[in-house]
Amino acid sequence: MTLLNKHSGQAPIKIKESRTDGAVHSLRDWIFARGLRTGDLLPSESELCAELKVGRNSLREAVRTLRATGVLEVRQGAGTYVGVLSLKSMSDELIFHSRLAVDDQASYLRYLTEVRESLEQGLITNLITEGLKPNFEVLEKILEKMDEEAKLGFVTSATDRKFHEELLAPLNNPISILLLQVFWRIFDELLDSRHDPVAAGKTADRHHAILLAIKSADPRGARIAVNSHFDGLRNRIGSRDFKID
Amino acid sequence: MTLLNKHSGQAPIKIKESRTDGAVHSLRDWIFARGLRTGDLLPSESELCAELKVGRNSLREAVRTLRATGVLEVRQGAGTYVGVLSLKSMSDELIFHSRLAVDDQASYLRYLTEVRESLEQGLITNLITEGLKPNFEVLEKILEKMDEEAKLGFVTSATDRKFHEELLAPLNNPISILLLQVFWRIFDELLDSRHDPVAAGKTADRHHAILLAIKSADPRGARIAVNSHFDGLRNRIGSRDFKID
DNA sequence: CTACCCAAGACATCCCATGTTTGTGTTGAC
DNA sequence: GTCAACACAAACATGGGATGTCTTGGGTAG
Repeated sequence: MTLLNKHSGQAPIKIKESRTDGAVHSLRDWIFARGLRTGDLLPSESELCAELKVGRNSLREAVRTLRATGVLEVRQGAGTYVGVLSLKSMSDELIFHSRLAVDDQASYLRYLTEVRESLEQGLITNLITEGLKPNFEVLEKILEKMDEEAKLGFVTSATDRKFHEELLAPLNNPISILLLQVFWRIFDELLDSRHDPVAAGKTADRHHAILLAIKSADPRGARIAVNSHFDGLRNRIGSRDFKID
Repeated sequence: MTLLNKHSGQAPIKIKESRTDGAVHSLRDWIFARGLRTGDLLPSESELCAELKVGRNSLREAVRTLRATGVLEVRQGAGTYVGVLSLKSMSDELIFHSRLAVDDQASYLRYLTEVRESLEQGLITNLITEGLKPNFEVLEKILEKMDEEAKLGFVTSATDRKFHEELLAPLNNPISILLLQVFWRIFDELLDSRHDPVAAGKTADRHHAILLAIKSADPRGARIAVNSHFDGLRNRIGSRDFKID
C-alpha cells in the first residue's frame, strides 16, 4: 500500500472526476436544462468551452464520448447536434467482445441467440394475447420474395429482417425493434450467409409456419414455430459458419 | 446541390473516413491482430501514435470513443487496457434518450418494460423446459430478506436484482444477465423507489409466486406469475412515479 | 432566375508545454 | 534484514495555438 497524500486529505473516498468526464456530465445536463430535442443544434466548440469552462481538448474528448453513446451527432463543417437513439454502441460492444473471444465465439453467439429468441417469443406472445393483427398482405408479399430467394440458394438477411419487423410493427414498441436490429447487425457481421438451398428452403418454411400461427392466433403454435426458426440459426452457429476464423 | 470536387473525383459514393474514425478501426483491428484479451495492456499513447500513424489528439479521441463503447479502459498514470463487456454504453444511451423525451417518458418506460418482460419470460421458460434447477435455498433466503424489507415499507432494487440473477444463474448466459442489469440500471435511475408498504408486500408475494411456479416446473404458472410481477412495475410507471419531473 | 464562386463559420488534426497520477526502485533508519 | 519514506520515471490529462478541411449560404455574373 502506498500511503496518504500530502494534504492529509479530508475527502476519504470520493475520487475526483476528470475534466473530460466532468464535461460529459455537464454537457448532458446542459442539454436537459435547455430542453433540447433530438436533432437540435448545439453551440460551437469554442462557445461550449466557455460555457462549460473546460479546454478545447477536454471538450472534444467529451463530445467523442457522447457521440459514441448516441447522445450527439457531429457533422464536420456544420455543427454538433443532439443524436438519435440507435443502440449502435451496443452492437459495437457486443461485436467487439464476441470477436475478442475467438476460441469461444460460438458460445457468445449462442448466448445472443437465446436472448434474441426469448425477446421475440415474448413479443409475439404479446402480439397474440393483445389481439393485435399485423398487416398480413405485406407479410405474405415478403414471404413470396423469401420463397424466391430460397430457390436461388439463400435468404437475404434484409428480407428476414423485414418480415420480423413487419410482424411486430403493431406492438408499436420502437425500442424492441431497435434491439432486434442490434442482433441483426451482430449476426450479419459475424455469421457468413452461406449459399445453401436446403437450409434456405427450411428458413422460408419456418416463416410461413410463424405467420400461420399468428393468423390463427395460436400462442402455442407460434412458440413452437419461432423455436424451430431459431433452431435453424443455432444450426448455423453449430456448424462454425463464421465470417472470421 | 453543390457540385463536384476539384480532382474530378473518381470515387463516387465512398466518403473519406476521418483520422479519428480511422484510428478507431485500426485500433480495434490492431487488438485482434495481436490476439489481445480482456485486461491486457496496450502500448503507450506515443507508441500507438507511431504505430497507427495519427497525431496524439486523434488517437486520444479514438481512445475515448472506444472507452465509451466498453472496448478500452484507461487508467491515468498506469496505461490503457482492453475493457470488459458491460453494456454500460447501452444504459447511458437509453437513460439519456428516456430523459430527453420528458413529455413521453412513461411511453419509453413502457417500451422498456415490455422488452424486459419478454426477455425474462423467455428465459424462465427456457429454464423450466430445459429442466434446470436454480439454488432454491439461496433464493428462499433472498425472499426472506425481501419479506423483511417489505415490512419496512419497500423492497430495495438490490434484493430484487439478486433474486432474478440467482433465479436465472443456471442458464449460464452472461449476456442475458448483463442485459437485465442494464434494465435495472435504467429503472434505478429513472424511477423513484417510493415508500409504500402495500405495494412492497405485493412485490414480495409475487416473487414467492414465481419461485413456487419454478419449483413445480410449471411454465404456464410461471408465465402468469412473471406477468403479474411486471404489472406491478407498470403500475408504478402509470402513477408517474418518476425521479425527475 | 440560374449557376457559380467564394468567404465565413465550424469541426479536424497536429504540435507543444505543463500538470497529475501511478508504479517502482532506492535509500536509510531501526 | 525489514520496512517506511522519498525520488524518479512512465503514462495519461489538460490547455492553447496554428493550420487544414468541410459545409453552408450569400453574392454576383450571365
